[in-house]
Amino acid sequence: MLEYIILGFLMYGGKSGYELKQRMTYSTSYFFDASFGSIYPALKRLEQKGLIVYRESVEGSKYKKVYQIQESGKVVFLNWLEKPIIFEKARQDHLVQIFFYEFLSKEKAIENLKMFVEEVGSVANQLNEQKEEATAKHSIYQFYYRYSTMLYGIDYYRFVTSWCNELIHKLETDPQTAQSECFRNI
Amino acid sequence: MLEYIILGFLMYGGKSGYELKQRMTYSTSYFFDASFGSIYPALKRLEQKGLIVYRESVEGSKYKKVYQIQESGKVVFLNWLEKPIIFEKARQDHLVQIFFYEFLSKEKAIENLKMFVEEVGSVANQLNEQKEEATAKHSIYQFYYRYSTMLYGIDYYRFVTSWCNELIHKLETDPQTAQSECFRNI
DNA sequence: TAGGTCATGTAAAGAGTTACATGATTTT
DNA sequence: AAAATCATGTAACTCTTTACATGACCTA
Repeated sequence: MLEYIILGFLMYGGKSGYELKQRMTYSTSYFFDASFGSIYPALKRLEQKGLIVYRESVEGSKYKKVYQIQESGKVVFLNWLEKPIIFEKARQDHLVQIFFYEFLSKEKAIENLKMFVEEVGSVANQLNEQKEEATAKHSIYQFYYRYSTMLYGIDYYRFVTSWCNELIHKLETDPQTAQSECFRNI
Repeated sequence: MLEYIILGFLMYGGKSGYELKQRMTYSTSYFFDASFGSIYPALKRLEQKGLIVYRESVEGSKYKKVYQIQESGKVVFLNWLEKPIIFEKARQDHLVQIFFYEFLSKEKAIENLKMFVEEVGSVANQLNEQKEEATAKHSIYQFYYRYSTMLYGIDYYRFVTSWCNELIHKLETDPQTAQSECFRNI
């Protein structure tokens, strides 16, 4: 997957490993991210396969390896791109704890859920700012799909937040405890 | 993470590795799943740490290792459970391709998006059926949190579907192509 | 009797992160 | 002068899946 994303970013022009990381952090990190420890070896592999080449750029005393996509790389990338989109059940780590929350006291459950909503909110704000910026800078028609994925991210955060708030609300208003017998017996 | 989930399932009573896998497939696979290849070694580790014990059950000629959670295991589990919920940016693999769809023809893009909506729909149906079943069998108050996470799953699928449909609609009605110059030049 | 399910397990491979190592340049 | 950023890379580790190996039982 990572190799295809790198090829994708290189479709817009030559980039160094460091720049690729920046681009990912900025524009895809809410649905895909990678560390330097995986980006640099991936570039090496792509180069060994002949899908990309690099030229060493020295500006002043700044050294860089700028990678360029080759025709063969474009073919591989476009071939991957047109394949059916597979729906992988994505891990939603936050649900794992909540799934077992009947073993937690209602008060603690509400406390943790509220903290979580805060956290999601701050991550959402970052993306919202990026969206404002993107809307100001570019025509959204020019980067239609990238803009759409950004909206996906924003709406996804909104969805998680409102699901949590609804759960909190129900816990606070419902008299029933939603707490396990098992827990009370400990 | 896996070890905590196993402990969580064992909070409801003794289970074998095989049964744990079944439970996961049935009740958590839309946000967390694991293979036998990770479940069995995890059970071994938990046993070595003394958090669980097993007794060998032989019914007829059916051999089973039934694992039981220990007091120490309960402590470790409840300790983990009350920790703040961390919001990890989850990989949404399907967005990766769509992010680069400006390099695909509009027709192919629409075709793939429609296929994807179908796929999400069929996964959603499975969960919907489970929800119906669960609602009929249990009091939703008894398993409040588990019921809520199920609703999360269903609504998440609905969210993905409607986001896709909106994108398809815009592509079909908008005259602007949303296709990269770069692509047209190839 | 063949295929499906029940049941446990291991070995190899894959994909990734974290931590470290290095060194220049830029900002505070 | 110290801290942050730019820039590349490796090694160890973690977590996981896939594929294989084994064997019993059940059903069409």
